[in-house]
Amino acid sequence: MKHITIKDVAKKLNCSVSTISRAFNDKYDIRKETREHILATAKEMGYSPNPIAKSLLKQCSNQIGVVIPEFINAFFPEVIIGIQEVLIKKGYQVLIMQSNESHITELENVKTLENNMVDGMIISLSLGTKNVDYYKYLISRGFPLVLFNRVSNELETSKVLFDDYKWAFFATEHLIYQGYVKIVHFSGPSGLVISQNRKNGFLDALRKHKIPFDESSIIETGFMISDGEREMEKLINENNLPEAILAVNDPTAIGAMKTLKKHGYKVPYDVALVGFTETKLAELIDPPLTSVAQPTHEIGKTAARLLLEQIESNGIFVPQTVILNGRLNIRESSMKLK
Amino acid sequence: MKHITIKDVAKKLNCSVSTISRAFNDKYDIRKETREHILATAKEMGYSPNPIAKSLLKQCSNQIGVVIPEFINAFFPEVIIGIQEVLIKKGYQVLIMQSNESHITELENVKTLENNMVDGMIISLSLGTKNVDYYKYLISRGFPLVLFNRVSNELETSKVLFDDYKWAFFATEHLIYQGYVKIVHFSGPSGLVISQNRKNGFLDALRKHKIPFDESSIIETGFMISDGEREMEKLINENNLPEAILAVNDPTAIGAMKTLKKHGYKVPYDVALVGFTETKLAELIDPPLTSVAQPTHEIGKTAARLLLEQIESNGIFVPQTVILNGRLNIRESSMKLK
DNA sequence: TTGTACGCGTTATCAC
DNA sequence: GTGATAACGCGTACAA
Repeated sequence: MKHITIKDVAKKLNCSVSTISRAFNDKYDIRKETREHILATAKEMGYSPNPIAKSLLKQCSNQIGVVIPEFINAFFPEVIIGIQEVLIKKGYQVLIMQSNESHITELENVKTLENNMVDGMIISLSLGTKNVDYYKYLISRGFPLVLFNRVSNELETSKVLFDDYKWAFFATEHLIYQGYVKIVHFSGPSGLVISQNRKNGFLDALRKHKIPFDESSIIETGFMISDGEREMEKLINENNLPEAILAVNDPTAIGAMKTLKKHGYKVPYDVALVGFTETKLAELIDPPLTSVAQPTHEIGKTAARLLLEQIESNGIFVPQTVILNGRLNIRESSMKLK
Repeated sequence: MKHITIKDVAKKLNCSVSTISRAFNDKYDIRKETREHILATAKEMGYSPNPIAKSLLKQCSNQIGVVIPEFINAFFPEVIIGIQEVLIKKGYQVLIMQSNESHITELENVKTLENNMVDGMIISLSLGTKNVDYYKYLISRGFPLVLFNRVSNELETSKVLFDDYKWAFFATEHLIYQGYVKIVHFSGPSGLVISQNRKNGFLDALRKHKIPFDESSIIETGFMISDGEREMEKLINENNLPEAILAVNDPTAIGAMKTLKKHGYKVPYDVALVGFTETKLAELIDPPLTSVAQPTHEIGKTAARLLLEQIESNGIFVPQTVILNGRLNIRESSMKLK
């Protein structure tokens, strides 16, 4: 399992390593025939320059690291497709690591990537991440970093965001316009900015339309189907069904729907549902789920572009925050049907 | 953006780099106090040994590369969770790359990972991969390699498989036992072993039960929802509806279901459906989809274990093929209801 | 046009 | 117990 190195090629061709190097880098003067001969022999021998050594020398790697919390839900994979689309064209390789919603794993991933000398990172913070000191440190050293979706207000770096407040507001208004009054929000983990924004959008919509609410109108939950199931189960047991629910994302909405169905309740007749961060599931389930669609692909592409700008800027760089637009796809689950 | 190196620490502490190295590697004689002092200062300075340099020297990296064709469908992400579970415990980092079903991207990914000196790779071949010469080359050099799901019979390396033939056979028998006779198979791309195995399972079940079939019983399609939609649309236009369809995977089954619904047909009354490689979707859609469930998590864990065995074997290693078991989850979409 | 020699950050081997 | 140095594979300034 020995790597073929530049030396092997040099030895075989009876020339110096620098000549080989020059042939590959095509920058300095070198006789055309020599070059072609070298390239041919090298190819035949299965040689290609070792990027590890190159990274060590150049202190950069043409690699970009991506760290995401999970990829069970379709959101992150779709963002990554967008990221890759932009970066691969520019000659970068994309290394993906997942933190599994753990702060510790996330930090290890970041350090691994840093040690691999990636030229920059695109990150979405894990649920467990409260402490962002290491990111502050990276930013202070000028390390190119772009955050998306799960960001921290403490970090001054480029960000790609979705206007969670606005779309939660619209989604809630949609329920209000349908005539629902007793509306509950399944909110995400309170530590996350996206959860807070969606919650505030929800509350402000209620306020605007003078819909009464109290602390029981907000039920904090997670991001998974099981979280929606659990909370719905509780509501059913307490015999305290709302008329409508705005869920923090599709999986929790779907969990709620499953549980409602299991107990014989009909969506939207007994309880109307709206999801968020639409996935393919939304239009496939029965009834089809009203949901806020995020431009996942575009989020990825934008994040990649912001990162490239920073990498190419050589230090004189002002972080930008890009807020992307979405849409509310209205389907049967939230309609007022009798 | 300058990395703090061992030299910086040595300079600060007025000692040699070897002493610092020793303090970190804790292998050679070194005074306890010296060691602790060094470690403390290093931490304070934010120094940690550069794994790139270490990789260059040791010719290995404690990193494992994973290359998958896509992660839009939930199958691959779930496998990766299993892979990580095993490898992280053993101190390996997992680098994930996706080929986007392209042979060229896949090959680039593999070479990138190889150049990063990963200690081994776990790969599922892309749709586009017909030529496996590079893998043959890697294997011939003793590079640790494990394939799963999308494998090639030409490659002599460890593999983790699912008994596609058997479960396609069972799934088809299930349809036959329900009383369906005119059964069609939406098969996967014919270049893939899994497609062939599922197709053969399907055909042999028909043969066993003396169900007539001809070339129109097999319709070659892709792996995406859109593929199922397209083929179903054709069947409807040709006014040539089968009684039941065994789809090569859930997305194609779901695509077929969508199209049937759109045209006002009822599943399973007009056409019964069975999927394969069950995803969460299966039980969420309406009607719930009968599907063959694969042990995704276990596939990942097994692949990781086989890879570790090979890495730790130091060359004297016989490739193993592990075939994992699944189950047929019978739901409404395939029942004979009147 | 080509070769020599150094440095990137480590660790291992040898002296001391 | 500690320091000097070669080596890993490469790119490049400088010498030839």
